[in-house]
Amino acid sequence: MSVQRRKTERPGEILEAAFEEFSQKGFAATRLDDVAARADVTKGTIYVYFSSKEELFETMVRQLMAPVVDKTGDLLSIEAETPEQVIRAFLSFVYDNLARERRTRELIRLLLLETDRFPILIEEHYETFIVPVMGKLRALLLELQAKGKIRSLPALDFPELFLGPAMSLTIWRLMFRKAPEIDTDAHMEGVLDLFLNGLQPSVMT
Amino acid sequence: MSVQRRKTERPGEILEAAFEEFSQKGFAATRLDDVAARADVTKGTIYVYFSSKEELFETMVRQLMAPVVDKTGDLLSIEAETPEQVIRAFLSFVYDNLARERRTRELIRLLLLETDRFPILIEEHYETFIVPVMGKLRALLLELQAKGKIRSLPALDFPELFLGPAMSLTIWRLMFRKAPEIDTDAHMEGVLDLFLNGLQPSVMT
Amino acid sequence: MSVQRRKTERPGEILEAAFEEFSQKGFAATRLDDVAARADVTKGTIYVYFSSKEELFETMVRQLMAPVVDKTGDLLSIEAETPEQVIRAFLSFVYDNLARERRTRELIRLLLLETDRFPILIEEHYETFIVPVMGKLRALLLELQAKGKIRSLPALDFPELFLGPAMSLTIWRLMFRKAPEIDTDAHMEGVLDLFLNGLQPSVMT
Amino acid sequence: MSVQRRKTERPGEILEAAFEEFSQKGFAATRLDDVAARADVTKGTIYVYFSSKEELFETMVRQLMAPVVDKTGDLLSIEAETPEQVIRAFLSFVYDNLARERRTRELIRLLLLETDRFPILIEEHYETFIVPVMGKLRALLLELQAKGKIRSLPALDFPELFLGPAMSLTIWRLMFRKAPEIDTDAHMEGVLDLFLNGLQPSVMT
DNA sequence: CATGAATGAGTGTTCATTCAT
DNA sequence: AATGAATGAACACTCATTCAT
Repeated sequence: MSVQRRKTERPGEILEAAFEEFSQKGFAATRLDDVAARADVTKGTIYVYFSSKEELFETMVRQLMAPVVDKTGDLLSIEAETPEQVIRAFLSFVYDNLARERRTRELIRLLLLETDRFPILIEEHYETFIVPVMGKLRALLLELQAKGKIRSLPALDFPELFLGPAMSLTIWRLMFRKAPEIDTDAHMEGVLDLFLNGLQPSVMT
Repeated sequence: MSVQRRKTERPGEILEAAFEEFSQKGFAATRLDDVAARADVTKGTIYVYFSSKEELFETMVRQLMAPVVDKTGDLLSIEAETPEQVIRAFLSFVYDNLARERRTRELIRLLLLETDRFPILIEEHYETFIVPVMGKLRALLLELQAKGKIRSLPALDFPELFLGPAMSLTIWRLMFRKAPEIDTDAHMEGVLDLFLNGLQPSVMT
Repeated sequence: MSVQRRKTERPGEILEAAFEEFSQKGFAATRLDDVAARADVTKGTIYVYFSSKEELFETMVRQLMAPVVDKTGDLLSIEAETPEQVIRAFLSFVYDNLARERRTRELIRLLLLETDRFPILIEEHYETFIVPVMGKLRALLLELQAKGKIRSLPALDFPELFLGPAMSLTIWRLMFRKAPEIDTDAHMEGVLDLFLNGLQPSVMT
Repeated sequence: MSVQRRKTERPGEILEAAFEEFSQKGFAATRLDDVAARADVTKGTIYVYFSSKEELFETMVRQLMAPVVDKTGDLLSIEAETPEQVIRAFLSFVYDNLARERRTRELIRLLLLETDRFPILIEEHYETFIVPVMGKLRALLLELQAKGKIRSLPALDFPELFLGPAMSLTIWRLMFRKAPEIDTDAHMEGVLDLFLNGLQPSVMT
């Protein structure tokens, strides 16, 4: 039975191995030999499940993308109560999925890297994920503004700006592996505070 | 004479071609044949000036890095007058060099991509550029805070946070080439405003 | 079944082809394409069995060396009866393995040629083959001398001198391919006679 | 003047450098860059004096061969007095030129190595040097035999046999560089004694 | 399904040779 | 004569892909 189970799990094991290899070396520099070795199968076996290196890559990306995309439902159903609620919800989502999750982080790098080779993957992601999420954020902010709960400010035209710090932290971690660690929660709280209040000295004073 | 001049310019032409090819395809997928063809020389000529593909890559990165690093001098001599001056100076620097400059933008991608293959390049960059710039920004913010010109806020512990939006915009542009264009100046002004004032409704109220 | 058998024989066929090519052209001038063509496989196949041109060469040398080294056992168990028996045994060995065997002959040339590139091969050969064989010959000659069966002569200090003619004949054949053929048996008998009796006119006279 | 002289000496310096490089690495593995560097000229300069790598090699071989060939005159004018005189004269010649002279020794190796690439060099050498010298030796031995000064022995049919030990010693030194040194004079005297008297026990019998 | 031997197109690198200066 | 930049044909080695078992 365990052998039977293994057989069923083969494709998943290969995808898992593919992720590790691809994210370490990029598409071109990854050898299917290494993927096979890591998945504990032979190179030929990969071709039983995937028709080419390209297909293996695409399948792996889509598989890793799926859970993140699934979670967007939560985001899209948020209501505009207070600025903090809204901003916190979006920040949490991005920090959780980009900054904290190693896999998503590496996936970002991979996509950034293979922008030219797999433009479809990027476009899909953009349409099915980025556009609706950014649209929702923008709508919420405008609603808050209409309610007088936030200023009318130019930044409302650039909703992806609010995700900048998390994205930036992700890139930071990808590049400077030996830089001092940054506490993700503290970073997020700092961003939240900055976004809500800016740098200005306490008005009361 | 024109031939003579060409000779002197060869290495530069090769580096230029190398940048275009490497940034389009990444290190591993770039063929020296293509670099040579783009530089209008033969493959052998590359080896007259560079001892290997690796060395060509490193030399190219360092050459593109140099002007950016050179400009840091200006940043490091800034004095802490008003919050706006300080934040604007740093934002301008990052927007100019990362978001606006295609070459630096592509360079970032390349480094992100080849993090494992050329760790030294990253470390060098980190030590000679990131650490001093971030240190200076933090010092300025603390000074402003000491002078009562800004709040004491948690974000002061994460100076690189202030560069996040520009970095994020850069990544955005690298990934989503077909997304609607974003006006760089307006983006920067929006960020400046957000950082200085936050989302809170007009203080007047 | 025949295909199956071929698979098993592949490495041997490649080694055989490698010997022919290497011995004709030397290490540097031999192209793996030619080795592959001669073995009726593609270049890639060579790398299935050997990790580099160097390893292919070394393996081939060791494989050809092995049978010769194996035969030394016979030599090392000889007893010192008469001078003729002893000298004949050693001469036979060297003539059989060096002068008569084309493969060993070419191997000698190859090693002579690649002395600098593969010093280990030479050293191994020297330690495991030359030293014991020469030691044995010297011991036998000294024993014969002690028994009064041969003179006490300076040549006893240079046992490898007794192999000189066979070695020399080998070199001769390697170099002067178009020189008149020399009858190996007659040559050996001539040497035996010379070594046993010298040039001196019959003492009886 | 010294510069002028240098110019005149250029070809000789290049040939000298060529010998060192060729003899160390063989024809195929020698790079003209290295020859040029050793001769302290640039690669282009080699082509001022030699039209190709092949021609450089051939010229170098012939130049090194010349002095040896010149000396054969002495040998060819010897008269058949005593066996010792004859054998000693020939042994001395071979020991001096092969065993003792590093350059001739290396030359032998080079020719052995490039037998296929430069068959003409070998043939020339064979015709102009080997044939007459061996012919002379054979004639002298036959004359001595006719005079009853040596036995009628089969070895007379293989005159090159008498050069075997020196040739063998040369090969020995080429191959086993780390083997204990052998005293050339003692070796030659041992050979002379062996050839003249054989192994037979003192004439007491 | 799984294997792994075999393939062959492709790529980085070398190096003899040329030639404008 | 001498240079050295430039060439381009070769060559060792790699690796995605195939396929008989």
